[in-house]
Amino acid sequence: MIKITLPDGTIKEYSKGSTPMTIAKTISEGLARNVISAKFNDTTVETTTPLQEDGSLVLHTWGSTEGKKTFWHSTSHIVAQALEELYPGVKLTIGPAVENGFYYDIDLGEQVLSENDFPKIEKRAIEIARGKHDFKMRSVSKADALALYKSQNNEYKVELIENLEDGTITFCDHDTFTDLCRGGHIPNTGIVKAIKILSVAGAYWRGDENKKQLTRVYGISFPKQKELTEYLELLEEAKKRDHRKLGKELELFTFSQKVGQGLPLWLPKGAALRERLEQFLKKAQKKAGYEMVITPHIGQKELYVTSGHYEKYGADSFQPINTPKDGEEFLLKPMNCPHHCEIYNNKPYSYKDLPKRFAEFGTVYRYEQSGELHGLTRVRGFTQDDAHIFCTPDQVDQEFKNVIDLSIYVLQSLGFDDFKAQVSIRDMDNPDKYIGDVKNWEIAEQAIINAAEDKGLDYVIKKGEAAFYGPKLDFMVKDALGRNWQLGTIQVDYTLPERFDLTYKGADNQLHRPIMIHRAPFGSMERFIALLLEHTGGNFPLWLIPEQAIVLPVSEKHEKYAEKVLELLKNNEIRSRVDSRNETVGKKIREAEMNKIPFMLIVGENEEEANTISVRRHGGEDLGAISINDFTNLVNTEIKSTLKSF
RNA sequence: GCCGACGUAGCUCAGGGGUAGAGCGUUUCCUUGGUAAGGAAGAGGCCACGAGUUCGAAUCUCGUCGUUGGCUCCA
Repeated sequence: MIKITLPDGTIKEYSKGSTPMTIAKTISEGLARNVISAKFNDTTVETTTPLQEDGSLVLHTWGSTEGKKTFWHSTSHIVAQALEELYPGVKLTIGPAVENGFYYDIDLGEQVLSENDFPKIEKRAIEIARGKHDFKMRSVSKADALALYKSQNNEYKVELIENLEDGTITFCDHDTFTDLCRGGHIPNTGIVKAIKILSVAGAYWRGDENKKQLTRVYGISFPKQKELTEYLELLEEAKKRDHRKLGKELELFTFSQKVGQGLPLWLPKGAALRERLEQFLKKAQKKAGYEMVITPHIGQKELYVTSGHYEKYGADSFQPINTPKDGEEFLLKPMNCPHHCEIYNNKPYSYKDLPKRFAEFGTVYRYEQSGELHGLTRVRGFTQDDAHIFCTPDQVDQEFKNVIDLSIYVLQSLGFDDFKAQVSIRDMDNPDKYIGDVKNWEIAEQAIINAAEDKGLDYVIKKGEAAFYGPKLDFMVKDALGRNWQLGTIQVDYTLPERFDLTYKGADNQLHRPIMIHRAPFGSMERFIALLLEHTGGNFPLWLIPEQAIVLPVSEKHEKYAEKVLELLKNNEIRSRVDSRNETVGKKIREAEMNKIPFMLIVGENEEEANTISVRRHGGEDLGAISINDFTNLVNTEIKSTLKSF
């Protein structure tokens, strides 16, 4: 007998060789029907794996993340079988589950896969699923495994197997299909009722752009057809919140081929919104002791050679600007920090002067790869809400924590409650990627982790994601389609002060190196506004939205009164205009609704007589006829309640 | 940069070897309207750009540019 500990803490005895499935049956028939994967002593096992020893068992159904992952990974086997049948001679590689679905990477040889091929792949895959084939794991010796894939000329699987220990190699079979796989499958293919191929893309083998590009087939699957339909509807809804679509509809920004790829043009409404965001942060930063500075858009190439940016990114950047005078070279600035270092160098500092906090909305230019450009989230010219804090070693902790507070204040003021923090540290296996003293890296990494802990941030540590000059703490937010983007960032840097020979005089009358903290709570104005658009669906907070109210005269007869109302609104700094077009009120309301204007102020005979306005909120709520004074108070109260000061 | 898809009026899109269509928007006129589309008429396109095939190309082929889903990259 073996003792099995269940998640609720109960320990039950089962005969040796019981499987998760048979154990599930003893708990309840319903559970047995729904269990699709299992973890034994924290290792993923099949539901049919005989358990030989005491241990803890967790059973997963579709309702759990683990269950979904197993379900999707299993579907990748089914899709791989379909691909293998439909495209003879393809070489299989890997097929993991991802956050929403799964993918399978295959080498198609000369063959090309496009969207037109999806239906036939889906059709064959679902046929296979309906065959209710059991997923069966079996152990294979390293020699046999290698022999199989060598006979198929599958160099990918051979490479994978060569990195595995003999005795740990398993294959998974279902129907006529066999695949090298470490396991974790649903009991049989029949549980998969709906399969959708979502997209096809190139993906480098092992994520290395120097290796061969494979064809990656993305898909998703569900235990019920209805769930697939709902998922696809969700995707459609998400597309409506795409910032590129909303930015166009709300006339916030545009791009022009004549200006250039990835160079956003801010339209009046977008520029006004951005200006307001900047004012909001400037106010908070003033309280937090920052001083604004202004630096030019270009700098001598030498400046970036000194900072190390040129060596690291020079070849892939906008190339140097030459001047009529020989030998002079300037770079469009890709970073503000070197300029700020020189501002620091303008005069000597005592330890009593520190920290110095220099802030600037600095526009930088980076030659991002063309395939990377994406709306406003990845552009070639953008404005950072940048600042550099120069402080003594014993001020770093406090300064870092203060910046975390400011970043959280910014995110929460704009309704981002679901951000994640990411601590990016070095990849020790790749020391060439970084500059600076190892000891300082250790201090800086630890300081960031301590600060994240101290502030109770929900954070993950990512190895190899650090900047080349130092570790960082980033605030990550998801877009409408679930893609992660870095917004705010805080970085500790011991290197640039060294390179720019920054000093301050300590209490000991000796010169010391300050430590630099790079930080940007928004990150880039462009990306931040893009994410804000997707989060709010264009319904920005009242204090930020370009147009707060629109006055809608019922007919031309009431235009004069409408103008009078508008003037009063403007006197009260409420951003508004009159829709005096020769249209019906219904039409004007419809358009104001579509333009997401928070308040529609209808004025006609009744209002003119009583000196009021009839207020309709975006969405349809009728606030009735009130005085302009009451309306102004309403707007101001609402703004005060949503916009707390730092 | 790489792989796949796409590019038709200001916007959203249909069409497709014989010289261009709808809805919305815009303009003019009629209408003077009460909480999500009042009516009529008109203007508006070198069908991204460049080559090629063809009697003829917006349509087919190739290339370029741009957009897009991924990969790689992200100071």
